[in-house]
Amino acid sequence: MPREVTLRDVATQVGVSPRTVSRVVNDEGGFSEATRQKVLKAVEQLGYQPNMLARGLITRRSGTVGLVGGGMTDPFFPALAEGIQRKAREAGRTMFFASTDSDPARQADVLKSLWSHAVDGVIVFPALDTIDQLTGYARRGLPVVIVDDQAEAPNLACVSFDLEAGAAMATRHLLDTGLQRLGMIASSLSPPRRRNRERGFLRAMRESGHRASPPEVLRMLPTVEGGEAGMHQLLDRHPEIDGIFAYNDLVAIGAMRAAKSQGRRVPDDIAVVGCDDIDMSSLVTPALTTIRLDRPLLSEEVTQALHDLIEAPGSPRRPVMIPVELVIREST
Amino acid sequence: MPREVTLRDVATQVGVSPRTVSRVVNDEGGFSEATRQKVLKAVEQLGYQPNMLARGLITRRSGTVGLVGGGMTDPFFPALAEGIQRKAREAGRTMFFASTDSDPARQADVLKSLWSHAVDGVIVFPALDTIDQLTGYARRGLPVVIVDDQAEAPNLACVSFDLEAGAAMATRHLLDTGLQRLGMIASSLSPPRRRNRERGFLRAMRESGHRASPPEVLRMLPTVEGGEAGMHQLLDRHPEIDGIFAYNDLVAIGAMRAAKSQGRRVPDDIAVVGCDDIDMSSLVTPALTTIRLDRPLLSEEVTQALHDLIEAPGSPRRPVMIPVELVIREST
DNA sequence: AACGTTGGCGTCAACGTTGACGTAACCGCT
DNA sequence: AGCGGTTACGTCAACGTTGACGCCAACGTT
Repeated sequence: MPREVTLRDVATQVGVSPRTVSRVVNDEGGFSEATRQKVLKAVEQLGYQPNMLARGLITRRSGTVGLVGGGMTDPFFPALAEGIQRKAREAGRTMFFASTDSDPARQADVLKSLWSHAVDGVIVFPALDTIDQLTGYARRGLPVVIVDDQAEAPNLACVSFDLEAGAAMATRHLLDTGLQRLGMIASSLSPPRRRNRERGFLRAMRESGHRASPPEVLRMLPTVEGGEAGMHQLLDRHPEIDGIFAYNDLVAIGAMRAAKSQGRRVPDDIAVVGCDDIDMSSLVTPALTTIRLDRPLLSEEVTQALHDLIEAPGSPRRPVMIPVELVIREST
Repeated sequence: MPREVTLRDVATQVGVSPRTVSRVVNDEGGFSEATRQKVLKAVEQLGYQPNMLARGLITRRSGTVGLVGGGMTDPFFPALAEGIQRKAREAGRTMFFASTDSDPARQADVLKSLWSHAVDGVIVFPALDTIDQLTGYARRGLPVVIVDDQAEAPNLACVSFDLEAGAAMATRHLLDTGLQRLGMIASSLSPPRRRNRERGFLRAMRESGHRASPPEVLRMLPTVEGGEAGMHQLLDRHPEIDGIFAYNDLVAIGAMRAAKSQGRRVPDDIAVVGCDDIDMSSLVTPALTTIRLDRPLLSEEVTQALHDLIEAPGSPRRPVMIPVELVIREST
């Protein structure tokens, strides 16, 4: 098995010191054009690749970032992961990926492991109530970008979608079509602080002068199955419900299935609005009305924020809030 | 910013040498129970985490593996990525993720970068014709597991789904329902050697005694849009076609959309079979008949193969072929 | 009592790279 | 000629860890 090619190999081949090769490779300056040529030729010829472990050990920059999320089962996340990975690579960083299954303990493990690997920073879709965990790492010097939650700490930035506004928009849209009795299927994985979809929904209901019995909010797992179960429960308890705002598109799709299985037509008997605008949403029948989240923009903002934190540690970053948009299709 | 806690810090706190702390942390033996207790206590107290860069530099094991795939746009891949990541973590390894956009040049970049980061091995869903690239790395000493392609080299293993058999099964199923004129929408991203779905389709057609004009095989991008375009083309050229085998479920879903938009009912006027059994497939209407791929099993086999290659470099690994299964739903 | 063996630990060097610093050669200037 | 500055290198140590080896005390054996 051929040993790895090192600076020394290149150096002896060219007839200079390793330090000089290092200078050329990193383009530090302090070498003549002639040696530059020779070194680069030898680098090419021997197939030299810098060893990031050694480099990272001394520069304290490993050239890696971690992406920590709940999992890949919701198609919303992979699409984001891809965008973030692309941006990271453009910035010369390689991405670790780790999923937590939305379990705080696993998230702790994952962060420990990433810290061990000396990542330059992490992007986290936090599991349940783990803000303290994350601010802890940030205080220990790890740049952390939190998606869809708020916190203050050095080395920490937050980027969120404005889902409270989005939820309010969706709710107003439902009310505008003349519906009277709305319900919401929310997520059991969101801690109170992060229930901005619920807040938006309830706010819009209040503002619309809704004064019947308080609107029904159910919390289920944010999956198709959760949506199905939620819809069944909702229809059992309140058969008069004529509109649903779902936590995300998976839940909405599940809800539509449940409605159909009970013989209720969407949108004639009951309207459904989702959230996320995953690819599937335009393909199901009826096509789902939903809140579109600008994923490329989030990728951009998140990597930018992380980059800034890495380059200027501790500098304050104001939280970023990304506006969202309602896409009206056939389910309302 | 607090400096990282090192072996030395633990050592001085306990009053032993760093080497002893290292022995305890790695459970090498050669220490008394008393020191073990003291060391572990100090480790806990100081929050010591081994520095994988330093460790990897000397042991030549970084504790990382790379996952290289085309991208996250096909939901088939994320589901796999998650499984593989989970298995890798269970084996104590952290996963780098990198997507190639099915572009050989990008794949080359990505591999270079992973090599630089001293990954212990890589799992690759190869882009187009990149087997030589991959065997090159394998020969240089990098354990490589290739998914869905075949090659022979030291440090290289292959794991595939038996899609030729799957495609034949699907085709026979279509023929068994009495259909006469079948077409296939294949992928333009598969090099000839990897066109096993096409081979299975054509073989089943031949074996069935099909003797009309040769069945139509179109190659499109393996996306919903590709499937739509493919179906339109196929119906334009051969309006008599009554059954389609699609490269994957996305293509199949696109094909169904196109059929509907032309006023053809699925499955009454035209039947469609997909491949992969992504989550979406059971949710669209009509629910898609498709070839189910056992993703957990693939994750298992792939990580196992990589693990073996890492532990016993150069040892020969026979290629693994995973059987597949036809799931009959409503689209046929 | 002399001897080998073992357990428990320390010492030293090395992994591949870069930061800090040194130095010789050469330039232009007085 | 002497001086200061610059250019193009080289030297050395360090990052945090582990492999190789060495040492000493305690123990059992002859």
